[in-house]
Amino acid sequence: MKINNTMSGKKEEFIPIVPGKIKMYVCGPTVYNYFHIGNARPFLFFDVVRHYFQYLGYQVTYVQNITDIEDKIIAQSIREEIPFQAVSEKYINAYYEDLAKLGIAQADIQPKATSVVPQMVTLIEKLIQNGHAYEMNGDVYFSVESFPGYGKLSGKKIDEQRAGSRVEENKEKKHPGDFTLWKKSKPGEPVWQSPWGEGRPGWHTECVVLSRENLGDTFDIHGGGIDLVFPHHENEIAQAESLNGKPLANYWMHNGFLNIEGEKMSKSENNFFTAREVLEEYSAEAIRFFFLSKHYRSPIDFNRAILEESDRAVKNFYNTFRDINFENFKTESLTTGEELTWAEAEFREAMDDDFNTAKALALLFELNKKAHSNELSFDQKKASTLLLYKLGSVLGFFQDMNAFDTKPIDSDLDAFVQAQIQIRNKAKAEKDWATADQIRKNLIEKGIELMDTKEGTEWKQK
RNA sequence: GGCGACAUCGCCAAGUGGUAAGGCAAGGGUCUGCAAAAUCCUCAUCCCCGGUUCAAAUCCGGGUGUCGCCUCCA
Repeated sequence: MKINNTMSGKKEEFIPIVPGKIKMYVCGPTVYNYFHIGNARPFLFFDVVRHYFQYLGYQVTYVQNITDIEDKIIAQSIREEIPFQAVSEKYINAYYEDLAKLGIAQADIQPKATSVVPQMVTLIEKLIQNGHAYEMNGDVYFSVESFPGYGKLSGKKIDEQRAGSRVEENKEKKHPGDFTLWKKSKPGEPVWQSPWGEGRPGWHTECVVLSRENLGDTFDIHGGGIDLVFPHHENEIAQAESLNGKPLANYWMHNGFLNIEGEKMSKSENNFFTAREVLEEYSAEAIRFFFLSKHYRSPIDFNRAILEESDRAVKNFYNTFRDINFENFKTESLTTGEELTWAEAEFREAMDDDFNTAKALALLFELNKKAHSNELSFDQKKASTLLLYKLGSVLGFFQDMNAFDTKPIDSDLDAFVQAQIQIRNKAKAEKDWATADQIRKNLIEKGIELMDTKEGTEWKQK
């Protein structure tokens, strides 16, 4: 198993700290709004990472924080004129809802930042004692010059940056790169008590506390979006290593950004979509396919055409399940036999190579082809289908086998359509093609499509 | 100014030295009253120029282009 480690910039052989067990931490949402489709990428990808490790037999502990105190949440609470807790609560619930709709399992531990404020205060106190942090008028800053390793993750050297060019110069700071650990509160803001007066913790400290509390001083994998490399993860490392000199995590994984129509997604461009908006138009499986069809570290472009392509691609699998009547043997145990072990081996080979999901998907399509081939026996096709289902499930597909089903939901509508089908079948029997086609046409105008199969006429709503 | 990524068929995309996976779209055949689905077949020499090598999309150098980070950001 090889993983591209941002720390070294290379693919490294993955060796867990404790054999058979994996501890991973991924930066979670700041709950001031519904999360957008770009946020969904790490959520979805690291969920696949977790499931793949579990498939390999590892026991995984997955921690993801929830940032429930932060400038944007406060701004939102002022805007909506409600307490900040009400804002965070609302969007935490929305977060869980959207994850579920996307077919993403929750992390094993999902602590809130506000649950560990005293621990953050303690950590900051230690950093002050160690000479790594200093207090100025109620604010506390981390001194980047006190930590020689600062910049080792991102490859940045603090003195080569354009100090103060894009950031407002803060005269309180000893060095322009010093970052806030504790922020003095302004009137009307939520406050916590501290040795430096009333205030609130900075963002970079919560992940240090939450990861170490739940996973120990050093854990296996720390993940997040590539934009977090600097400064967030760099700052986490600075704090953690300044405490005890131990690495915070052994492997740092970062996913590439999602662009919209080639442009960076941003509010000022007004070109971002929330995950729930996208889910109104496209299936969770199509979204999953879209993300997994490209390597996680590459930037990915989001647009309608691609989502529609993804949707059509995923439908192939469901057509296979439908045509072979997968429901009838879904629960049978998989006995791939020798002829299919290569497929699973190649699947693993792809995934073992820094999670090459695009290549893994190609294997799924090869199995799909076999599952549908007219040149193979039913048993051979059945074995391919079972393996397709198994490996697809590792990638998070096929959670809802009815996702592309034709089963009607509305019984009144079904009764109506069934009646139409009856009339049409009668016309067909009498070779009255004009009437039969007219009925098909009428129904299509209502968004209903008829399909004649050997078992009779089925219908689905578009 | 510093750091980094990327450029492969109409579109998406894998491929880090041995002669271009896969998906979507398209074209043709089969099946079907029609349609849908399915099935079979067809469909690229890898941005440009040099170099290394028996051999390069893959390595090196130089261009060109696109993008990201350096500020809250997945």
